[in-house]
Amino acid sequence: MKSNFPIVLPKRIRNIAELAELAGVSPGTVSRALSGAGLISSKTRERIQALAREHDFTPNALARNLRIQRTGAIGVVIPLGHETGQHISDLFFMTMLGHLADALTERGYDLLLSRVIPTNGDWLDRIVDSGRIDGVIVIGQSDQSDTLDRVAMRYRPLVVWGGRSEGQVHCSVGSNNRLGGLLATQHLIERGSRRIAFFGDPRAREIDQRLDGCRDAMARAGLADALTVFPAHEDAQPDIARFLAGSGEHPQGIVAASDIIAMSAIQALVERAIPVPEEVRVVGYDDLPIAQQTLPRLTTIRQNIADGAWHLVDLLFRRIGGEDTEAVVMPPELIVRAST
Amino acid sequence: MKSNFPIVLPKRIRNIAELAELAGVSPGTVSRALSGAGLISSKTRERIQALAREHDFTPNALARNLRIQRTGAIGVVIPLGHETGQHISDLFFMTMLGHLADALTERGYDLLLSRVIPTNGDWLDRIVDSGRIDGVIVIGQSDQSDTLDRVAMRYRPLVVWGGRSEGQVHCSVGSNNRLGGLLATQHLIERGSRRIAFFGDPRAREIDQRLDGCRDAMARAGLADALTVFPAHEDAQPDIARFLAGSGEHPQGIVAASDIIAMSAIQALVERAIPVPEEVRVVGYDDLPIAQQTLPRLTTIRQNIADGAWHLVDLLFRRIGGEDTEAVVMPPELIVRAST
DNA sequence: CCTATATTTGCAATCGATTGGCACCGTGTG
DNA sequence: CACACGGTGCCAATCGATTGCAAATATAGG
Repeated sequence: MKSNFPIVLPKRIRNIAELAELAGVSPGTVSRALSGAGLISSKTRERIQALAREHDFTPNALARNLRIQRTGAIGVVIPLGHETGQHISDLFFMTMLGHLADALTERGYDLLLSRVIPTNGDWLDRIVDSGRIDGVIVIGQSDQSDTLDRVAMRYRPLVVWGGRSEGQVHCSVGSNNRLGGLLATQHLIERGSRRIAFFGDPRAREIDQRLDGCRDAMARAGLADALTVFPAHEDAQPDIARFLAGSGEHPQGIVAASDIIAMSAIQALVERAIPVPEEVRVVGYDDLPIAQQTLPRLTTIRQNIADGAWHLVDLLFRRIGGEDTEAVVMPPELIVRAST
Repeated sequence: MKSNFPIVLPKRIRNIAELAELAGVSPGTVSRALSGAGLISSKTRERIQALAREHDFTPNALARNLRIQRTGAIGVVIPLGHETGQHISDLFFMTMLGHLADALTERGYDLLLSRVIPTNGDWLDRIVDSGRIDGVIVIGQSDQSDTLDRVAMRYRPLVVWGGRSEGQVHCSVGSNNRLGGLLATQHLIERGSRRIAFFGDPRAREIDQRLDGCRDAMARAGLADALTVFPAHEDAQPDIARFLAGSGEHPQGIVAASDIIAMSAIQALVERAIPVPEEVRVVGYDDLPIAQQTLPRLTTIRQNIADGAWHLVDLLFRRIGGEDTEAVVMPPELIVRAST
């Protein structure tokens, strides 16, 4: 047992006023001492800073933000779109989220995450008007381009990961999905595939653009009639298997709208004893880290996620600063591995 | 060109006082009308709510929180631990994050995400003392158990995903890692493997516990000497390949500390023309969604991530409510698929 | 019609930090 | 000794919403 005379703990300092009393100065002085800037002698500043450290006191961020009219937080929103039930699929979004977290942390901002299922049209308004954030990054347009455009007209610090289309109001960052679809398809054609299937749900704008590129490539090669579209989802692996079992003559090449869909397709094929890439060539999209861990390693269209995140954050802060910004369209890149 | 007499837009309402003026009542009344509860006639309440809707006015959350002394946000922290450079790997954490986002949203709380590289010991203190959050969930103990324990002693609303060990101060939720390691290893032994390798970095406590279980199983089967440990990381696929190339006689079974590591191992084996599961059996850990998309489909130890997230949130709110809570240890489950 | 009670609403203090303007201090100069 | 001046530090208003208490109004009862 220790002494009965308890050690007098430094009483926990709850606010700037208490620290001021302790230091024998006024709250205003403490504020100036802690926030660094200006009008105060370095002697008092250091004394007060030492005191603050000793009592490990941090000024209340809420109060500061209220006064300052700046929250120091950025909202990151993942709209779940049409696929209400399952939300396992968004591996790409999650990877993006990681990079965004890093980029924002680096700038001293917090990241407020929301996943929303856009049922009524005001999901984004609610977030934007919550007063908790200084700006918003939306990952993925899903089928919500109209909402995004509407809010973008009145709320400037908003940027969106996704495709750009003509007449678009909101500022987007994304890769050239048409070109990506084109590259993937051309690659398959070069390798000798003629009957080609596109696996992906074109209700999402980005996917639709990839499909456009795919169609374009087929048309250029005079194969317009040899394209099938199957609206595969990321977690609908059984559907994919069923589709491949159903179609009498299986396709010779598959353009998947994501690496995950590509994995499902390869699996369904190999389990039916159809070898990849010998009989069917498969190309994915995204180049997630796992694309290198599959068997066979996945040929895919790389979207540079780290660069994308950097651009999103950069544009957002430019907009917060009042600048007007143009959409960024990044070039996708064909990464050839073993699945084609 | 439209009329030169501009439509008089409803002037944007910035705060409760302006709305009060518009409605001809006092700010206090507006506050009561909007916050729902109590002392106000339903007539005025509805009138004011309609007015608020019309001007789409949302009361400032910051001010509310300052007054209320409650932020309505929960911090979720992912400590990146020893692996400073790469932070792509944490697919498990990301999946957990998704479930947490859902669970917190459901309770009307926001999620403030931080990824931190714990260099000095005060990373968690800074988050806890920021005054921006009502509680903290840490995903993964990494090698930071001491810090977690220290902070847990003074800050109650803190829960951690990870393993429990004796003498632990912080409240944790996790699966029984020892048992998981044991199940995986016993399964391999039953299938006939004798030389077994454990792939995973035991510096993280949870991994170490899995290794313990693995050792236990080997000892029970009288195979204590037949175990090799290789500190594989999730993104160190080349290392894994090199290890498998290096060891003269390859192992007959591999216990991987995560599904991703298992995928890398399978890939390295198959590319060296060693068939899985015929020559080497591989069992993963986590049962991430992609464990079903691999070739062969992955036998693995399932951690029920959704349940885990639910427990984390549940315990956190019980602690916020002042309750004292015990750690939760969930039973892992062996899922047998095609890789063994 | 007047009092007693119940219901609504207004007033003003409060949460905690920031900041412009003013008072005060010590020093150097005429 | 008086005055000006640059540098410190204090005072009080402010950000926007909440809430206990008191005042005002409506309703009921005698």
